[in-house]
Amino acid sequence: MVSIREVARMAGVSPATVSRVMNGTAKVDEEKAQRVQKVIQETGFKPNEVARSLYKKSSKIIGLVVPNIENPFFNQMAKMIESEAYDNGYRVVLCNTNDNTEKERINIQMLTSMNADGIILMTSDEEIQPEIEKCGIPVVILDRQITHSEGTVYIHGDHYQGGRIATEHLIQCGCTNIVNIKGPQIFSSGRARYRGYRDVCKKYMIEEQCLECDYNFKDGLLVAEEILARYPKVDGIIACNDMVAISVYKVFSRAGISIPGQVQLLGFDNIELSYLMTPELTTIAQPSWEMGRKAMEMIIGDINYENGKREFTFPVKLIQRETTIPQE
Amino acid sequence: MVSIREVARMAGVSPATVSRVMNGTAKVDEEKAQRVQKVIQETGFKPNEVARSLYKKSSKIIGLVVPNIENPFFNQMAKMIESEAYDNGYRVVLCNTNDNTEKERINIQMLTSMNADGIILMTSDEEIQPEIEKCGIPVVILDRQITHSEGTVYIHGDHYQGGRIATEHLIQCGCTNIVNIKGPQIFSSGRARYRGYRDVCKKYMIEEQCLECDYNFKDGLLVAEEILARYPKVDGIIACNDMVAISVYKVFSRAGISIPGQVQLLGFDNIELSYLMTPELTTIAQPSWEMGRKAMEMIIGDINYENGKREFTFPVKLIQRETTIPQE
DNA sequence: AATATGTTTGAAACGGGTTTCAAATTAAAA
DNA sequence: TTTTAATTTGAAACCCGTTTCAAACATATT
Repeated sequence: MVSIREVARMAGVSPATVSRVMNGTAKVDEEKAQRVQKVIQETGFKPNEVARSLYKKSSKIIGLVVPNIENPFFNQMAKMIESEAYDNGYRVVLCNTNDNTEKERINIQMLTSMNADGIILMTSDEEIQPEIEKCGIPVVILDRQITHSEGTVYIHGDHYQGGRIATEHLIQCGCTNIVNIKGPQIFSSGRARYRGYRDVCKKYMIEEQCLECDYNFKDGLLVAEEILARYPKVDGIIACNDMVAISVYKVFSRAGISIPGQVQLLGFDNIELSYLMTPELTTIAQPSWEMGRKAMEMIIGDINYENGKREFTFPVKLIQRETTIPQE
Repeated sequence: MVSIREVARMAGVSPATVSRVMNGTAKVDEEKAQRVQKVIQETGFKPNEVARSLYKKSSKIIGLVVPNIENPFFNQMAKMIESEAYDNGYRVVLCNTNDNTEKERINIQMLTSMNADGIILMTSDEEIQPEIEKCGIPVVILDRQITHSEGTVYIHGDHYQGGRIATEHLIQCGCTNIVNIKGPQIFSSGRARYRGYRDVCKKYMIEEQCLECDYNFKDGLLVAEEILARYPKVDGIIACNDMVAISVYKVFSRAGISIPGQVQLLGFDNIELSYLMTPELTTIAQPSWEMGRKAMEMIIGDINYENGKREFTFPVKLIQRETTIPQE
């Protein structure tokens, strides 16, 4: 691999001049520039990004820390962020924490010491706060929320409205016996959606019926069995996310209960799976594309922490598909 | 952010000594080592990975280039590779090419100039060959295959056997009218599976019935409609992958055809979706975990190109679930 | 006590692209 | 033509952790 000094020697100029030709940072004599270009062509010289970033203290790398890359919600988000980053000349380093705080901490340190230009966090452990504050690079917390800290940007969907819309929709579908599968209450999303549900129940004088469930398929299976046992009269289920809704569908259809015939069902997140499955799942969608864009924008555009907004709530919307049937 | 010189100054030693304490590369006087450790503790000093990698010419970064991170097969693989890499002290830079050769080329160049220690490619464009050869870092081609080139490692499942097993299984399930949805024949996986199917057809003197389909949901929908129209007597379908199998399921169940009652169905890849859906999909699985592991192993263990094996074919296996019913 | 052997240690060079600063060259003004 | 201003250019410093190499110190041998 040729270096800039090598190129300079071959073109009969100084390394500084080569650098200037490459980056257009200063005027260079046309004839010399030509020579440099020619040598670059011939040698296939590509500047060493590591050397560059050592001096510039910018690596053109964005760290994206997710709890689980296999989870469709996260990888969908990751794809958008990656694509947005790419278009702006940034690379994305994807880090998978597997819901492990220690791994999360190490990843943040690693990203810091590799001069990442920013970090997008989709995890939520409160303990990570100090790490964020001392890392000294822009951090955006996506989808989740922890205690606010100076210089951090929060981007998330309007989960409270999501909870309301879901509940209202099921009522509008004629359900009178709605069971709400709450998401983990340690997550802001879980709490906000629950509040939405609760407030709508109050509005219609409906009694709350809740269970709590982790955001994954396996736990969804368990909770679905529990509903089957404890709420025989259920006719509407709000699952805490699409994955859990899929579990519910499986358990209920195995038990011979038709969805949406006997029980109507809806989830959150609008993951790809929700329209791949048959019947297609009604769900509440976040504008994940816009959210990903905003996250990138907050990182690569100079974030003005002083005056700028630090929290962005994006509207959610109902995607009505086949697991619910609204009445006229 | 403190530097090693700062730490050295505070501890009253030279930067070299601090480096030695951190890395254990040489004996250091116990008392001095203590002082250094203490300063590191107090300042929270973390060595700058960029500077380190500039000298060492190793960044502890592995590049993983995939055509589409949203595709479950790839993100499942990515998760394994990431986790395996992490355990070995490596980070993964995930690059999404969106099936775009130009993006693929740029990504490889980028990874080269950021001193990546290796690249795992899950794309297959023949045009990329020269890029691979000149990048000068170990490259592993996963799941796909292009014209062999010196110093590249190939890892893939035994797609030919996969094709055979799938066809034999459907026959064993009593199907007499099997339609094979071939994968794109530009991919080695598509070609090998087709050969497997063809050979089994010959063995049982069955006439071939094929259509070709891209490895995605949308194209799957189209092809499924075509089967419905062209092969009314079909009673068994080999989909080129699970995603397409899911399309087939949707189209057929919409048309009132029961699976596996009237038509038996099977896919390839054993993506998460295949057991999430109801009914659960019979599929041919590759040992993706082992394959990911092997890919990492080939990169981080010194690859001995001279003597070592350069191609690894992993056995596949049938995962019989609910869309096929074997007869006694 | 003197020489030989072994161990610690820090100054300096290194990796490679970027930028500063002053020197050299060119253009413009007097 | 000379002086002044503007432009181009390269040497050297910089970023920061690592490693080499020789000096300094400690221990062992004769």
